[in-house]
Amino acid sequence: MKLTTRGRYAVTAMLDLAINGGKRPVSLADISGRQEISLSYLEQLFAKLRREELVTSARGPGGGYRLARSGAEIFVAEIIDAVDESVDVTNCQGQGNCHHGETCLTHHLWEDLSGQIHDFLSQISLGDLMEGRGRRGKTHQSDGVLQTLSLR
Amino acid sequence: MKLTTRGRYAVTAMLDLAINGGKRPVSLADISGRQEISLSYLEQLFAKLRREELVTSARGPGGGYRLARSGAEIFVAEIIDAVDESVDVTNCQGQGNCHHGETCLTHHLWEDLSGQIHDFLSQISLGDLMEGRGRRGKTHQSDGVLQTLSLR
DNA sequence: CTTATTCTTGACTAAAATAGTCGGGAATAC
DNA sequence: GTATTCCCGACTATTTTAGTCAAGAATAAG
Repeated sequence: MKLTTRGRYAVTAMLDLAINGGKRPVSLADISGRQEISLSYLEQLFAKLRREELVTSARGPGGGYRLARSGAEIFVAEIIDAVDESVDVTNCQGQGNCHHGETCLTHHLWEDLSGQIHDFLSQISLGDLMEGRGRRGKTHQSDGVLQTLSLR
Repeated sequence: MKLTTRGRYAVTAMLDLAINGGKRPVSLADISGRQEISLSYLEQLFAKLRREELVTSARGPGGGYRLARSGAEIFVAEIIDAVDESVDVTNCQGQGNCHHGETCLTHHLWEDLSGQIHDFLSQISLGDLMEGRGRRGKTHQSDGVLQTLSLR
């Protein structure tokens, strides 16, 4: 898992789709106008989102994209994974090039952190974002390191 | 806060320093050899680490770097902040260019996530990493989203 | 059937960030 | 003195990110 601005763009665009997509599909031109993201760049992102079956498309006039599932069933982590195709290879993955174990220590630190972030974002759906809630359910785990996400 | 490979390099190097630095300072050439990070790149990183007072330096033969404090008092978040100088400007920070509120929703999502990651890494010290523990103290918050970090 | 709309695809370019290089210094232990 | 090591700035290469362009295919609507 990788967190870049590309992931941000994708989530923003998907959220726009969730909000503005009712009966009719939403064209990328519309999203581009509202969110000020270049149309061609959106095309690249949506090609990936479609391959991962997060959206469906309809060509022709009045066409555009729809969420493949309801907003409540699409999670932020899925969107980011779809566009960021993280390879995330660290030097010492199974190889013997970590001389004293230090490299492996940090390798696993990042690997684990990355997993934790992934878990976290796997709990936030587009529906949650629309409703202004950060996390769904479980609002009383207040003493964990990650508390309820507040959206201001 | 930004998570890049540069931060990984810095943490790895600092951990090397924590492990191999006893009475004598550790030269960058040594770290470079052990961790396979280019010497000149290490120099750049340590210039920043020194400015942030995470390490102290000694010139001349037998010189090198030492941790400025004990490993138990240096946290991963500090190291990453020192080398990554995150600016992290999103388009809609106070500006009125978010038309329907969507942009701001995601903006705060990232801002908050970033803060949570920061908090998390603020609890992990070099000492913890040396001892193979991911988190210090508090090992029984097992049902939070971020559980005890396991280092394999 | 024609046309405008919209997705689909691939190749290409530009800008930024990351990683690494180089060369010349200054301090200092031996 | 001299070798070692930090110190510093500028420079280069590579990769990633962001954005452009052009051609084409599907299709709704007139």
